[in-house]
Amino acid sequence: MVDTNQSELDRHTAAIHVGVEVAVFTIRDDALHVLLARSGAAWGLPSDAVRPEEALDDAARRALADVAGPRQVWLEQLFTFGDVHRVPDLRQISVAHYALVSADVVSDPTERPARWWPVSALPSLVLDHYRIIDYALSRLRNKLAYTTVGFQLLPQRFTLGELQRVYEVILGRDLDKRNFRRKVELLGIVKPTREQRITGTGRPAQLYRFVATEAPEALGAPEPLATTQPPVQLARIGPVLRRRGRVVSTPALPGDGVR
Amino acid sequence: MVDTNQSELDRHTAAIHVGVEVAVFTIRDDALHVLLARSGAAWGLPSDAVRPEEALDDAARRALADVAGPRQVWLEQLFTFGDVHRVPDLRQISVAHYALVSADVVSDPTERPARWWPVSALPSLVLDHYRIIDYALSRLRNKLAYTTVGFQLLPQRFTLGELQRVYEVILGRDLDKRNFRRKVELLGIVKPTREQRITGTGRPAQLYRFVATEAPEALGAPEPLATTQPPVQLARIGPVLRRRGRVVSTPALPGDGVR
DNA sequence: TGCCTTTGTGTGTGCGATACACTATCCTCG
DNA sequence: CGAGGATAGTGTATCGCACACACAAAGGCA
Repeated sequence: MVDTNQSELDRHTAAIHVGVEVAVFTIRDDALHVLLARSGAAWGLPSDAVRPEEALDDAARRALADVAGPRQVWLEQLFTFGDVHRVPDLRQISVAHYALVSADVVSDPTERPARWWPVSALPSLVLDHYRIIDYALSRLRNKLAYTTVGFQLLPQRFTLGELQRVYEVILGRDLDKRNFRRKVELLGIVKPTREQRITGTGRPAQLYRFVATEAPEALGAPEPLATTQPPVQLARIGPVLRRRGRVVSTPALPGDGVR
Repeated sequence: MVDTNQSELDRHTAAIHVGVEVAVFTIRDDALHVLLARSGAAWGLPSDAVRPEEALDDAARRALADVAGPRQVWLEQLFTFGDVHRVPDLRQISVAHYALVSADVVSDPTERPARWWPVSALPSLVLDHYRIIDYALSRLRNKLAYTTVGFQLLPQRFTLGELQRVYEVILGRDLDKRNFRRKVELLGIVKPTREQRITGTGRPAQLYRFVATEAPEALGAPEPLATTQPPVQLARIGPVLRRRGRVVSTPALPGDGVR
């Protein structure tokens, strides 16, 4: 495939390295956590170079192989950074992603020195990784309102209380139980199973499973180009139910303020 | 380009070409138009290779140099395509953008055989360019609701009628005049100038100019990573005013349906 | 001066988001 | 085995915003 324009193309692009970075989220102990890998003195998002015969999202999934299988994460492209001087002394382009994993399928990171950090208390991060996490969080919070991405953070069967906690943890505020349940009910996106119970204390809770609903009309935002399709799109859960509740999260940054 | 003795990074990335593609929109004759360049038998979005010492959005602006200066377009990154087989026989990564230009600053395309096409009647397009346009349009329609991007398609001074027409043309439906004006008024995003008039017929219209408002609370969606910052973000114009009106646009595709 | 064209203006209705408190059911421990 | 603690589960009233809708005002032109 030697094409006559080859040399010209090479001259323009051969020196550009392409990589991926991924902000993976999961929920642990009622708090949103993100996976970070040690990178010198600081910490950084899982990242990797894109291989010649590999799609971008495959590269992103590969960067997460440490904690979850490729089919166990929900992945979406965020933004591509192409600033000339982002990485000193190297012309690099980096495609940032974010991902969601249910806590019940993650394995503890083994290969590299990596660990889960609560987004409300992050360590020092390399490059602009704080900004990426921040951006991923806004995106996630927004999507929570008009899609069903939230279910990606739950196991197959879950209680409405757990579902509500997902929303609260991500949005950083308490939601009203009755309003939340009514809304979920009305959307018809969950279906009760026969099973009950779970926790050792208190009244047993009904277990539900997620059920894909046909988009109730041209609601919500189109999403033709997600790297992976969310199992369902277009079911509006938000504009959400407010309440004075505690003001939590919104990642507090360690060093100084980006943004 | 088989070079076995490269460093690891090079081996992984040296063969990947990086380019940009841009869907530029403007409004002509009360219809939304997109710029297309001839590409063989079909048409395609303006595109170009990214140069070694050039940021992505600079490359995108360069691809538009034909019709507008770099400072005259509002530009935002859309999505990065990294499919292995998107372009036959070439491993290429392409960063798609969309852009808005006010009709009063565009010059007619000269360099290449290119022209403006109404999005409601596009010709045959190469690759997945139809899909990119479609995606750009959804993004634009969404952003119209919670930002003030719409003003990018208008000159410095404009009438409320013109502003409304921008919204109608993009959303593809008629809006109610009174509701629209009340909303705009209430948002405080325009300010009347002393001037009036414009058209030769009918009652003269007040001329307004756009005025940046402080974000009225944590409304709307955060947008920390736009390639270019929109002059203002965070002023909600939509959830918009419906009306039975004609069902226009939503780009009708010539060949067969993508999506 | 009359007609055409475009600008500009106010009110009523309905739905959805929000606020809010008590009963039911299980477990555990004395 | 009864009491207390913990969590699950349930219904109503208010309010603001989106939407529908029609006529007067001001200029140009024949």
